[in-house]
Amino acid sequence: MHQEATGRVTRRRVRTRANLLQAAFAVFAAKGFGHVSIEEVCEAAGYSRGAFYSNFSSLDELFFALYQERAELIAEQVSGALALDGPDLDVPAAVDRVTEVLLLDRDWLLVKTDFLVHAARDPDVARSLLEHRARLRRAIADRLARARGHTALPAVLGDTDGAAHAVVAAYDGVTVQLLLDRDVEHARAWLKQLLTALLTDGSGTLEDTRN
Amino acid sequence: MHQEATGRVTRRRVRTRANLLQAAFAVFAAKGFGHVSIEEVCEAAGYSRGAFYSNFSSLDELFFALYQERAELIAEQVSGALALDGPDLDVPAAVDRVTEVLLLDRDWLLVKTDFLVHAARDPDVARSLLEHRARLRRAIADRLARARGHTALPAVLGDTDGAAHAVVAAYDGVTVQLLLDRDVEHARAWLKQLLTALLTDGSGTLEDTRN
DNA sequence: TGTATTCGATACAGCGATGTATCGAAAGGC
DNA sequence: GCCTTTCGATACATCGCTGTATCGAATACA
Repeated sequence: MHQEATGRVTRRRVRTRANLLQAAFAVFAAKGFGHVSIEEVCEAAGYSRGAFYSNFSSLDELFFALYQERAELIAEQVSGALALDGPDLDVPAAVDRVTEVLLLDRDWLLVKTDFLVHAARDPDVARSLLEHRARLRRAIADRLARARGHTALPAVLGDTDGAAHAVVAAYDGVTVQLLLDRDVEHARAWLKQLLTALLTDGSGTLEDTRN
Repeated sequence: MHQEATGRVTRRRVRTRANLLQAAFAVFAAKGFGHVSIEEVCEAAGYSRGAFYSNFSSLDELFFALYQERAELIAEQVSGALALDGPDLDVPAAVDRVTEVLLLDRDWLLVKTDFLVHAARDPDVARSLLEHRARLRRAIADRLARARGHTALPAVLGDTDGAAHAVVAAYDGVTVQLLLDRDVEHARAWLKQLLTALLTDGSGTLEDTRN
């Protein structure tokens, strides 16, 4: 029975938990949440079901914890990539770096999309996911605000917040394409192009990167 | 055992099949493919499992058939909306109509996303889905080509084909947001704004439609 | 209307996953 | 190093779902 009130936590407990989460990530990526049993996760991690129930009370709970953990990681990487250049610099360079981070790992996109599907049917989970997306947008909006004056944003999207919304939408859109055609390099190029189209004022032509 | 060689097909057979598909749509939308058993579908449709196995050989097969059917329907509606005005007319009006059709039914978006997740792990299914998307893009590209000269496209996206890609990406992006916040009207407005930003040359300001 | 055929309901065998209860073995405090 | 506490392996009971085989009823066709 998954302990609730935090009486003393052992080292091996945190190790076990981490191992279960890591194994779960691999299994979820491979088969998709919804086609994965508790037993499969345990087997992949090299534990028995006893270990699982000692750390989680359901697959859903594990999935949620897993998503939180990884999403936090990505968010930090993105923030890092955004903050990388000085107090203010050109948008295109930031776009390049962020694009690199966001489309790094197909497995993460798979799990992330599974989580989206999950959240779409559970308002509580959805709320949590929306908050995470809001944090990401804020980081982007702040970054865009810093760059204002250096590169002018097209007025059609409204303020920097609108532009951040558009960036996330573009990311989601390209993710879908990548999940289907599995061409990471192409997806990156296409995302860059899309972001450039959205964030710059229609000047400067780009090479064609489509199929 | 699901009959393969087409020996005489009865009327009630097609009725049964249609009922199963319709019930499956509702059940999939509510619980998500992956959390649905064959029995649940049968119960929802008012049939026994015998009927199911007489018409399909697996849940996957039913899901595929279901997606094909509905996707075809949507594709026709979109084509219709695109073709509606004369030989050539303004893009914004077409954007309005298409937006209306694409974000009509949350249930469909749910099932569609489930299918995406499914396709992302099965290359054969993915191929089929990519083809469907390609057909849709072609319809959009054709429409944009017809409007050329009336409304100039921004050069950043390349030709009309590139613009069509962008339209689909925007659609996918907005879909994600809609799945989470369940605000259809807002999603429609936001999609319109996004498409306008992508397809027009940065002139004309729009009202703010974000949260 | 009679008859051959198709369709779908029912019954059955069996598997795999779930959750719990129990107990031996690590881990940490002293 | 001892003793208490926590952790995780094992065993068990159970349930739901799957797929098949069989048979009566509905349907097509003459």
